Amino acid sequence: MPYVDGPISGEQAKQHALTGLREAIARGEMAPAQRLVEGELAERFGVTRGSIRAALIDLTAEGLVERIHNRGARVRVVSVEEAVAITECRMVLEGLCAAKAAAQATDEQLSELAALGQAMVKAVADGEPLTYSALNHELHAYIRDISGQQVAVELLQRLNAQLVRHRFQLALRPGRPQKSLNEHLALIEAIRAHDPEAAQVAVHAHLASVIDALRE
Amino acid sequence: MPYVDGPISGEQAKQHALTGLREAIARGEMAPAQRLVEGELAERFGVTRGSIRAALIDLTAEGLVERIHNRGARVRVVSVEEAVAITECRMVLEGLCAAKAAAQATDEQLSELAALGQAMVKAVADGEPLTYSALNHELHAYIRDISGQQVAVELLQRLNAQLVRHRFQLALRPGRPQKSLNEHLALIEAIRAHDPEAAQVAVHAHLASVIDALRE
DNA sequence: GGCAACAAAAATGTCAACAATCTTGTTCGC
DNA sequence: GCGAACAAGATTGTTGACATTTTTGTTGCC
Repeated sequence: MPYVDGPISGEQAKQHALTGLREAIARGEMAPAQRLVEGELAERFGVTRGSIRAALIDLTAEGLVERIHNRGARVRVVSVEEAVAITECRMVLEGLCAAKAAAQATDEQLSELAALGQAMVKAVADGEPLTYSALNHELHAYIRDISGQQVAVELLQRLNAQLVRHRFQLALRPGRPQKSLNEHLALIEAIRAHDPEAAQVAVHAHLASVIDALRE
Repeated sequence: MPYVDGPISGEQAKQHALTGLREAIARGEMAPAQRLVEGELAERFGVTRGSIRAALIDLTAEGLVERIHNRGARVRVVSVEEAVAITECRMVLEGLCAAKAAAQATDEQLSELAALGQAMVKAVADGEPLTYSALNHELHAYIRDISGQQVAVELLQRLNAQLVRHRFQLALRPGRPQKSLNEHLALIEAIRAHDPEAAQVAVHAHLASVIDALRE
């Protein structure tokens, strides 16, 4: 009996295609505005065209993909102007999460935060911007986690997914990690001091600086 | 030639079903947790089952509907706890919009705001909570409009759609319109004074009061 | 050579039948 | 009478073929 299975399908297949596509877009494999042909993607992921189509519809709702009637799907390009608007929203939503995190973080979570902060210091000292960027992302995610504000967390995940390209571009800018590091350390300190007000201010300051950097 | 057209279909049909369903949910025609049977809805709206299915998928992404595999779609029920979390997010996002609106509103827009405020005063004086609720909604939408913050506006529309049931319940509570009115007038004044800080504070105060009311 | 009309190919959109799954009602054994 | 197994009906999920539309390539005319 030959092991030539046809394309898998069903819910599992759609999920596979969805995560695969999302990651491919995130790591920049798909150039912006590149056409996403259903047939090609179906073959590449070994699923049916229907699964790919369903995944593309989901990604459209997430704002990562743009679909035009009878003209297929493309990777959506996020202009600098829009990236700024998105970051403004992140500013207030992450401010909310940081304030909540500061109010209710446990001692265990606080020491985890401190550890993250030290790892970031080390990454900058070692001159490893990619490691730093990953830790950066992890820190923000952890703070969201602590906040327990499920609604804000979901909104932020959507918004962040749309910024992958800009985030990447920003991380490699010389001098940027050092500035960002100080802002993050201030944020960590505010949370460790259980000071919601200061945490919110720190987030605002940090993301205001990100907005400046976005605009070059 | 008989005028018995079958169910219409295509993009137009899906849009028709989508808006129809959204409005039906908004006006509470569909009880919470009620099953949404694809076949019934298809007949009701005169479209094919495929169009209904597509619309339900979209509404799921919008958070208005819940779909379980092989078990169909239901109107999603938003718990009080979740309504509070949603309102917290509204607080910061509408605060952002109000601040922007205060910074950049034109004279024409300011007088439109004043007119809205006076209409609200009249609605409360006349004891018409439904009119007031509609004006309330209109005011918030107009401020979002002035802000020009497209990203925040879209997020807020999503969030607001999920609150229809709670909003309705809140509007009919005795004494609530009077309190709400004062908060709105303060917000309008702050924007008219081109004071972003005060506008943001007014929004926060207003929605904090909404959260208190939600919790009863 | 350039352009418009046309033809071929590719890609997306749509549908109707079929398959899989869940729900409900009934029967049988205890 | 009660519960479990079973069968019938209802509902959703999936597929593959087909229709529509866009795109590409070609031809013929000026």
